[in-house]
Amino acid sequence: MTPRNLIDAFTPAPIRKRRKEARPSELLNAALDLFVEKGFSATRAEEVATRAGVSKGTLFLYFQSKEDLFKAVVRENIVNHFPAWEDEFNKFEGSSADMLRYAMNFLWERIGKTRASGITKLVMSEAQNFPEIADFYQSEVIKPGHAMIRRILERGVHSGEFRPLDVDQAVQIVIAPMIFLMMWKHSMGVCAASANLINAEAFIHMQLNTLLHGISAQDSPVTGI
Amino acid sequence: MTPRNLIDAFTPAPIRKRRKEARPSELLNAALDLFVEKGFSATRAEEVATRAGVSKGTLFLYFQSKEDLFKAVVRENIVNHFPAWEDEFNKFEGSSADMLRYAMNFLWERIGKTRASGITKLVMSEAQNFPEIADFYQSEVIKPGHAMIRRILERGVHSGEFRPLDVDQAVQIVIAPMIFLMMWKHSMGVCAASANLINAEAFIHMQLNTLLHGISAQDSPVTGI
Amino acid sequence: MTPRNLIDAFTPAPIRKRRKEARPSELLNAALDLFVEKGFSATRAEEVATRAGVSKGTLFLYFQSKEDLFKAVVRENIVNHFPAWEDEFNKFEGSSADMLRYAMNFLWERIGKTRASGITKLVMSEAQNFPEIADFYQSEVIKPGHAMIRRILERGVHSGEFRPLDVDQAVQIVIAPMIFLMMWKHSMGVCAASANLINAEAFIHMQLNTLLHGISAQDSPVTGI
Amino acid sequence: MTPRNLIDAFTPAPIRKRRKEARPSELLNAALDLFVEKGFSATRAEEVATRAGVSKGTLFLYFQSKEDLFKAVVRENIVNHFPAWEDEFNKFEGSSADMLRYAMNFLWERIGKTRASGITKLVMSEAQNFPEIADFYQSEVIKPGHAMIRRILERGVHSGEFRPLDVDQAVQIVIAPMIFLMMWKHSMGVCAASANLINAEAFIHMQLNTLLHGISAQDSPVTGI
DNA sequence: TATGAATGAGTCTTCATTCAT
DNA sequence: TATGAATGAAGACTCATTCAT
Repeated sequence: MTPRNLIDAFTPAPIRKRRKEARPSELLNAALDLFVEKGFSATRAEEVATRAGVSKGTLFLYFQSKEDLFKAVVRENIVNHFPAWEDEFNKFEGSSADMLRYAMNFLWERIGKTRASGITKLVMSEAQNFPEIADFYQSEVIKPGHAMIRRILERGVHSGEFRPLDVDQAVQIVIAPMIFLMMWKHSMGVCAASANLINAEAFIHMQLNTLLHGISAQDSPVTGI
Repeated sequence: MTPRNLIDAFTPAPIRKRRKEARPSELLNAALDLFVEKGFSATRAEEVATRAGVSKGTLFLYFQSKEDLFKAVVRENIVNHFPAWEDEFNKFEGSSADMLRYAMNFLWERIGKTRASGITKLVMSEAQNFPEIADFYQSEVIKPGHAMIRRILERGVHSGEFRPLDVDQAVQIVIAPMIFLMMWKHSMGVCAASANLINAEAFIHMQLNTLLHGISAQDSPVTGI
Repeated sequence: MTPRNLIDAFTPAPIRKRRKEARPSELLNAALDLFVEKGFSATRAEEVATRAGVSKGTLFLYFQSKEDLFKAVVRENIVNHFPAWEDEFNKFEGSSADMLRYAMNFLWERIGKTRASGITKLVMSEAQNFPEIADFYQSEVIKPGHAMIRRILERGVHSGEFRPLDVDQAVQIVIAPMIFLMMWKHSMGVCAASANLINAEAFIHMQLNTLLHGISAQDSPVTGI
Repeated sequence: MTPRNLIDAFTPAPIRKRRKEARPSELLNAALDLFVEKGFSATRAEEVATRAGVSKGTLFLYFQSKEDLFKAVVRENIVNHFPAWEDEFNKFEGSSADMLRYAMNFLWERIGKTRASGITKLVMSEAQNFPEIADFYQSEVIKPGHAMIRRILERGVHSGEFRPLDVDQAVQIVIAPMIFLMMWKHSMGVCAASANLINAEAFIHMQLNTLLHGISAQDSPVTGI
């Protein structure tokens, strides 16, 4: 994968080979869509293959089983994005309040709004049937996510911008609505009756204001509630 | 099924008959457990029957299909509780802040902590495959729930206890964490790694404090954050 | 199975029940035929079911898997017959030479000539893929069979009818042709070109004569070779 | 395939070509091992290719199908050896009894003990599914084998060394144990429980002694039984 | 009403075979 | 000639659902 990519720019691999390398991600792509849309059980292996433009058999050339595919979907989508996100994140400069705003908007723009949010829905829906995946999600997503938010809050407390607070609890207050929104988007959010019930951006905005108002050291008159 | 519930309150069936009519509720009971635990697809009809102490055939005597059973499970559990809750609720007297506290604690005690919270997990997990159920949930649970919270908030704004605010948005802020906690409890919360990550009561407490601090008319120094 | 059988004579079970009890043996029966005829892999599960007059699904109601069916076929056919054979056997009175003749004819009549011989072919053909079955066959058939023949030979040596001999070796000489004939019957014996090549009875007869001539204490002029 | 063999003896191909033509024999080699070990169905084409050090595709370059490969394996292994054996055989000088001993030891040394014995196991196991192969084996192996033994016996009868006997029957008595041993070696013989049950050499020795004792014109005191 | 034996459509998975490179 | 990615027919096995008792 590594040497190939460098060479590719100049000497495109023979089509067959290129396909071979593209297959897994094409399949993971199709699988993500379908798993998120219908759940693990209700998604047929052949459907995934067809959507990826290959035959049933090809799927099993790249993944040992449907469960294997499921796990790969989760891992792939999580592992791929996280490091890049964190890098981008650490560059931020400004007040801790702004940083928190930035973080939450960022999470929503990069995860919530994109297909990646489907992973959260998927994992939470199937956690009981795939404890291994749930644990993986816990350690690879939840934990780093918490750490990220935690750092911001501690930064604010340190600088005197935020009043002293139970940081772990506060982290939950920040993360929970994000997870909620992702779940909602891929479940109730799809149904006609609930379609426009929640405006994610506004929801995040208000949640943030409420929180910042609550934790700011000076009772700054945060409006917008 | 709905008419039965209303009638039951007044005319208890003779013991023999009640036994027979108890059968569906034993099945619904077993089904709720299993659907929540493993999801719709992964739950086998026979398992439900066995847990309810009847044979596979009997299940299909009372429910036309597994989907039918699923729908009944959701309807039954939702329809059963809500009216009683609302009644109990309207009796409350006191400040609107206390009322909100009471409401949220009540929701967690009566739904979140109990098996009923499984319904929320179930509905959100399967919403895509059962839009009909999602719509039903929306109109029978989400909407009345929102209305309930909305009334409290409006009461507070009216009385001058709360500052003027976008009530619809604020309702979301109150409801979302409840839904989040219910989902979590039945998904990630089951996994070893995430088991003790979230303390529901503390989480609700802090969320409430933050919110009340944000919306209270006087900048009362709500502590505990 | 045991109490039922006794009762059956007087109160035939309802047809459904009776079928239920008949199923396994009907399936084992069909499976024996097909496994012997085509081997394990080449036999399709549905074929077995169809021949037994039931549907595919029913087969798996009684046997967990095709392998399980295979094992049951072997066990059933071996375990069923052996004790009866041995009982019948121990009644024999007469010279040891006659007893050996009797034994070999008996084995051929009761096993070789019947479908039971197919088991031997089956086990030897599939032994590598089912070591467990091979071991089972070894301990349940080969070993008791050897013991049976051994007793006859020892009886003859004891009585002075046979000259002293390496009994273990002699047992092989008696058993091997039986096994060979059973194998042959179900393999080469089926092919046109080999159909009449071997006359089992004559073969056994000659083998016996040769052996008895060789081991008899007096050089009795055994003819017929 | 057959003409090649004849030609090969005289005109060794140039080294390059030989390499290429060796490919099929490497495949046949690998296939023999695997077919003998696991049977026809349980052997995967890819496995054969891999063991032969080529790709799956290459296998089908040389053999139209898996069945084709199977047939070639049998033909090749049978056709290859027999003529050489017969040549070597006709050179023998000595008594007919010694010749028979020589023949049987020879068969065991050259076939029984070697991988070639696997062919017998293979053919007998799969005879029903490949009648064509069974017929082929019958005419190319069994028949010539019989003829070979027959000639020895007739020689002995002619010379007065053996008493007059039903030669066809006697041939069976000679051949059957050989076939039995080959089967056994590749089936039950592989299982732990049966591993050391049969000592082939001793078995052949005793069988021979018994037979020779039975057919010798003078009641020569053949010992060793 | 209750049972549980029977069904067969539906799904995952394998593997011989093809074919573009 | 050699490769190995791709195919899809075939087969084991599951499970919701039916129905005779």
